Amino acid sequence: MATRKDKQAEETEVQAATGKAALVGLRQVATTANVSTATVSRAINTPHLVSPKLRERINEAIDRLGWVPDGTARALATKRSSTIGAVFPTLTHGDFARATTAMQQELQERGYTLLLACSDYDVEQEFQQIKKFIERGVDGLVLVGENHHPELAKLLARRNVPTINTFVYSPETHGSCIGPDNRKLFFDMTKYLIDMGHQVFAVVAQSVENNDRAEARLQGIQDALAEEGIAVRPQHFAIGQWSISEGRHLFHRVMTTQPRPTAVICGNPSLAVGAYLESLAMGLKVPDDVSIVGYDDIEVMSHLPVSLTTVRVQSEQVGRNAARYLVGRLEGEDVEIPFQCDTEIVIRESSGPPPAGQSTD
Amino acid sequence: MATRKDKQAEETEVQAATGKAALVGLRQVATTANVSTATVSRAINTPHLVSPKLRERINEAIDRLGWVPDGTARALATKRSSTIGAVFPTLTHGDFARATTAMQQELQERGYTLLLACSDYDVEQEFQQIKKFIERGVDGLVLVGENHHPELAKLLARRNVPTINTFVYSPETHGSCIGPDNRKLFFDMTKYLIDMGHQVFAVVAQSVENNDRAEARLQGIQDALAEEGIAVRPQHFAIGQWSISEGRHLFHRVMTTQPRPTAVICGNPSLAVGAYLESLAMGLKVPDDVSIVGYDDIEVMSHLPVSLTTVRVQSEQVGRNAARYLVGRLEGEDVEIPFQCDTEIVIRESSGPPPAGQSTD
DNA sequence: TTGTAAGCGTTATCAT
DNA sequence: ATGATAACGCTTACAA
Repeated sequence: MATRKDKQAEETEVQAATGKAALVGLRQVATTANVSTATVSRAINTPHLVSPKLRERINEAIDRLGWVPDGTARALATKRSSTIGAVFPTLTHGDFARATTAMQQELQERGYTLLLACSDYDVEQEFQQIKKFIERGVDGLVLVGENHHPELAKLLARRNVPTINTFVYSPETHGSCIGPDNRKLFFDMTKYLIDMGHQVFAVVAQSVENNDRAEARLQGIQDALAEEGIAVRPQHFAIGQWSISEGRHLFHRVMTTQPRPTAVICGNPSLAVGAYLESLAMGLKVPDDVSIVGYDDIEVMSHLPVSLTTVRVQSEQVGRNAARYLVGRLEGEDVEIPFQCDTEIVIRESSGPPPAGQSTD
Repeated sequence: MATRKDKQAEETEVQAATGKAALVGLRQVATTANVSTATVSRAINTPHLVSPKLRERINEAIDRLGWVPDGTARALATKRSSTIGAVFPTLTHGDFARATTAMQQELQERGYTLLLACSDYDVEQEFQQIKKFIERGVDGLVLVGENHHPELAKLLARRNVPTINTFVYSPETHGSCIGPDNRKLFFDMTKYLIDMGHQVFAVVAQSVENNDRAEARLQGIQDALAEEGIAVRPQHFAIGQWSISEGRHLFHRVMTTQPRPTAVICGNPSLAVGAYLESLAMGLKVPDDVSIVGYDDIEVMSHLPVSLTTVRVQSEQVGRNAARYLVGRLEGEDVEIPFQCDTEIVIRESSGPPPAGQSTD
């Protein structure tokens, strides 16, 4: 007791001397409540180990002093930061934004905080951001896709940071992933179009550079077509940016070639909307002249004059379960993984049989 | 020197005993490079204070051991976390997503990391999230709007956390804000419609609950109208959610009242797109039968069959400058504040003079 | 149930 | 230019 009082007196003197109001810390709370620092720590971390009497006194002191515990000190002492880092390619695409929101919410409910960075589809940048996150002491990592920096695996292993790859599902190649089976999704979509009689397909998609999801989707299309002995002709294969204007541009391009495609498969929602809007501008009838299908069900798709057939991916589910998995692992629960998220091909008005006379070749 | 070697030996023994490979720390690097911990610290933080010779040796050791500095320890020692917290209402609205992306990028360039949370337009939740961030030791805070928890100011003052309110500009009431002048924006937009002869206005907007930006925009409309002695009739005032389907719904409602509005002002891009799409469904001609204007220039607006007049806000600028301001303050530079971001009324095809015979009353 | 005191991995103040 | 060492604010054996 004497020691504690002396310490406090000393501190007060120092404050007076420096004129600098030392921020209240756990120590101040302890002195005020007349207990040891250990007891205060217990009172907030394991309350059941502290007598109600003291707990009361301590809480009073905390309120009075307005103490906010120092997370960095706690992290240093416990070697746990209760922090999860996520590196996404961008936030301006609806699926990632939705996943991030859901993830953050789930993390928060479990007492974790989200660190966020955007790699802009750049592996090198992603690696730097991950390194930074590890420096910051994140307890886990959420990434997108499976193509990362060659050094990454080593780094993660050395620091033993649990990681989950999102928006992919390929259990045969990797362990912890969660998302749709991109290849299968587009395989099925293509199959659906084939079954309606389409033979001449065009693909309007974004660059697959550093984007294994987009690549897998392309593969799905090709695989389905290959089963029928068809292939996308070079002039029907249009790769560009992620934007509506690009969608218009590329759609226009593929639709002014010979033979004219009867089905246009778009790799993302902006391209699909762009394609449809261009069809309007070109005076084409959808789906009578041409079928258009997309990826990711953004709201506008179902409200256009001709609603768009597309693939719906439960991005919220991806984000939420990524968080759940990581936190679960950290807390010692065992969570099922890999996890394939719900997907659905939403058939709307923009897809139908090919124009008569072109359904066979 | 003897001391150092002893310590290392001791540690090695412990490792062998526990079988637990202690993670390499600055101390290991020091021993390996045969220098003191202080020198290692200097070598990475203030390299110019260390002789090239030692610097070299130290870097070698770092590489060999694959040392990653511990940010939490550093934060504890320096009382700076190089971390900024941002609490946004949501990420699924384009403007916030864009701002977040730009902010994160700017922070990263300055060596800071972003903590992110979404309050879902809930003041209480926002407050809890901010508290959490302060516990985590953020050096600064980015918030949206000016309406926060009553306790917030006190908390921020006590912990002395620099904060900036974004997406608002009202220097007369508060200090650090950055964004558009929401009231003026809609004042001007309304003025523009008035000048074309419109007299019967409808408003389709989202709820203003916990959203001072939306409220200010509404105020702008009313102020402009008041100057002409007009007011929005109750049946022309439609408040709802943020979605395209809601926009359709509300547009339909206001357009089936008497007198029929000649101009519909929408409070956000989804509502505007919904309104336009519903006008198509209703067989209304835009802008001949009715003018539609919106807020925030999302890409689809310029590509619809009738392109939409709207307000463009440089959200990236908001995010980027919020980061700049905070970091600047922390680094002792002085940054101009408040900052009004660039805005522009983008006049497209969806707005024009009112139908003949209705331009005067 | 409560207290004592030794860390946690850095930085920063002194000396040298 | 470099080294010894005391913080930083908390947690957690170990004691009592």
